[in-house]
Amino acid sequence: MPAHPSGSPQPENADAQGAGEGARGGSIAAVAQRVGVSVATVSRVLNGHANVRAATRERVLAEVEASGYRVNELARNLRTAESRLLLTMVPDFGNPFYAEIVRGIDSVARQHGYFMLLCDTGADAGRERGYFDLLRRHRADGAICLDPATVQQANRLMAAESAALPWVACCEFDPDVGVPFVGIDNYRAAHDAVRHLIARGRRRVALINSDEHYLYAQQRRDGWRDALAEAGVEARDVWRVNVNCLDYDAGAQAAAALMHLPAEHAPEAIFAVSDTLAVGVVNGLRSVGRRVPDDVAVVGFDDIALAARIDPPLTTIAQPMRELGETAARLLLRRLADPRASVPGVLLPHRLVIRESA
Amino acid sequence: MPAHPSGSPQPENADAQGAGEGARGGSIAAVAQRVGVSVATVSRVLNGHANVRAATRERVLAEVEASGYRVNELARNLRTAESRLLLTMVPDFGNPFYAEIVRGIDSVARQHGYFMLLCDTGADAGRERGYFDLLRRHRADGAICLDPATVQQANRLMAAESAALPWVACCEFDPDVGVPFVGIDNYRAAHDAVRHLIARGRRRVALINSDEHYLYAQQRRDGWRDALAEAGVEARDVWRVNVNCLDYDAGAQAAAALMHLPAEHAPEAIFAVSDTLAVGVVNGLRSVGRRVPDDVAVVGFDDIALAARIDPPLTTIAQPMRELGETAARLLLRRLADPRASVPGVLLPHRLVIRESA
DNA sequence: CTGAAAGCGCTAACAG
DNA sequence: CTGTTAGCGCTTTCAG
Repeated sequence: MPAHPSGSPQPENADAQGAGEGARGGSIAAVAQRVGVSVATVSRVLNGHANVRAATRERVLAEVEASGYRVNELARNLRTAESRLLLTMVPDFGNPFYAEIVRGIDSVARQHGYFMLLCDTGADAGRERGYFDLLRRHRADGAICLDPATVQQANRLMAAESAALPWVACCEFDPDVGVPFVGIDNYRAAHDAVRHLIARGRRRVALINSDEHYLYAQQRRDGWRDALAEAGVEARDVWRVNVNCLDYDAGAQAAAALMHLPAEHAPEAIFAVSDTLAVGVVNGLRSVGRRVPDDVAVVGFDDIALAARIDPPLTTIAQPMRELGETAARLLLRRLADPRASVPGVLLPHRLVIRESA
Repeated sequence: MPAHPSGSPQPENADAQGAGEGARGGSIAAVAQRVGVSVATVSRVLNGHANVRAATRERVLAEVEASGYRVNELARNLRTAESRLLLTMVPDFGNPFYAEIVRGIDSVARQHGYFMLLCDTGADAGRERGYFDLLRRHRADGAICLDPATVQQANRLMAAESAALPWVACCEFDPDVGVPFVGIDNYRAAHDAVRHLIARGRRRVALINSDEHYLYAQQRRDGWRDALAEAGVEARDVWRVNVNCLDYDAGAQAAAALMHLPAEHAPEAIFAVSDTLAVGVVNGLRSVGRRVPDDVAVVGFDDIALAARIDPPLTTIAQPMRELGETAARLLLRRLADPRASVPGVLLPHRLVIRESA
């Protein structure tokens, strides 16, 4: 890891572009000249290579310190052919679930000398291919994709090439396409949630799911369906509502809609595939006069910070968000370190957190 | 703006590093050779320069398309001496307030061909100087700082140099140091909040403020104090509590503490300087048996999405978060476009949003 | 309208 | 231990 000179506050004497000679400004050559050594030596000192005499090293360091010289990473990057940037694609970083994952990514990236390029794919959808082009154009060394839509696009549009690009899928993934991934066992998680509801005596369990175009949504639906079936309950279509957006309002609306079913079919419980949704569900239920959990039990998904703080505190499936991000970053880094190492897919454990809403 | 070839899915024939000749792989030279023109011509086509014969342009474009060539931005960046990256420093991007501002930044940055380097300063505090070094090392062309601690450090440590670096302050700022900024009038905003409480008949108004080391916190405190004074109420010290962290728990704790005051001094209202805090306050109040707003009125700050959705819906001071971010990015971009243009400080309007908590 | 050539600032062989 | 040198791949004068 390169030395990190802490510099003093003198302003650099650099002007606009350093268009002049090549000797004066802030270049490594200028430093070398002033110290009376070669650029190679300065470079070696800067990069912490061992083969420099202590005295020489000191002189270089002193000049660097005095002049406030900073390496130009643009040049270094071209030379070493790496940007030291990791691209993170997220559908919506206002969502606390993704925010926490992104934190995990950022933290391991930084530890390894990488910075994070953040792209909110929701900001301009349909640019899926464009994001991966950032890799091809060397703007980033690798990518982590948290956006299910983009993951699917990538798998579809680039079947052959996709697995060759240095990226990993996080949360949404297809084990069959050869792209490294990290996520949870969505089927089991949903199964666990519904089984808990059943254990609590609820049988008519509704599912508020996201777009079942996504694999994770399909898996959660299947978990829900099968858990119900194992209790001898048929998973009715009217109990299943799909939303395009996982926010509070969508949850409130969906809950209200569900409550319009004739009394004998009305759900006794609702399983929402995201906590933000579930919070909306709880509110929506309250606004149509239903009590939680007395009238309708609610289970969420993710275990964001807010989940424990709403009234009533939300029972939910916890995902290890931070670890999801950290693992994704580590997988990617491993792949960058050795492009032909086979990087595995990893499933992290989820956990049913029982609070008061169910 | 460079042309954006939409490419076809053929995998590139590139191998590891392109370590070979210089003619074959994915370089602009390779494309030039295959088409039978010079690299200059290819470059001109790629960058949309007008002075290329249509027929030549077509041939180049066809080859680019066929070969899946992508420009190497590492090289481009060195040559043009710009990274086309904007650094955003945020204390905590899990906080929905910052998340929304960051969205604003991202959106205008993208529109202008820049990407965003995101640094969560909370992740490793004390590195303030290091962040600005990213500018000196040409890792980013400019920076936007949303972190009050970092803004102050920068103003202090780099008094002379600071104003020379291409950065802008957002939300926390000191008009006197010559760094462009965007924010709101915190004094007036706090004043408005407290005046509203007074108009509602509350006189003992508590303030839950963040660290008054920050300018914005000082301004809000002054607004609170003066609004109280104008109503003939002395702003008592026991009504003022400072927290280090603006999250739910801090709010709940502070509220509980405030409710331990002897009945004749107990606040009839609480003004919390952030909605996340205010949500905690409402919960904390409820948990010690106080009703909102009947026993204690609550006003928050920011107007994050959650504010309207809690029970009771939160009265708050709305900040134009999105615009704050967009404006910050625009100011920065203007400064980059013309380094010696004098970029102004701008104050955006806030707004009192009256809901049910006060 | 097109080509040749000069670097951007740095790292990494390769020679001493 | 240190210096010389050759590019990384691109943009951009400067000449035709």
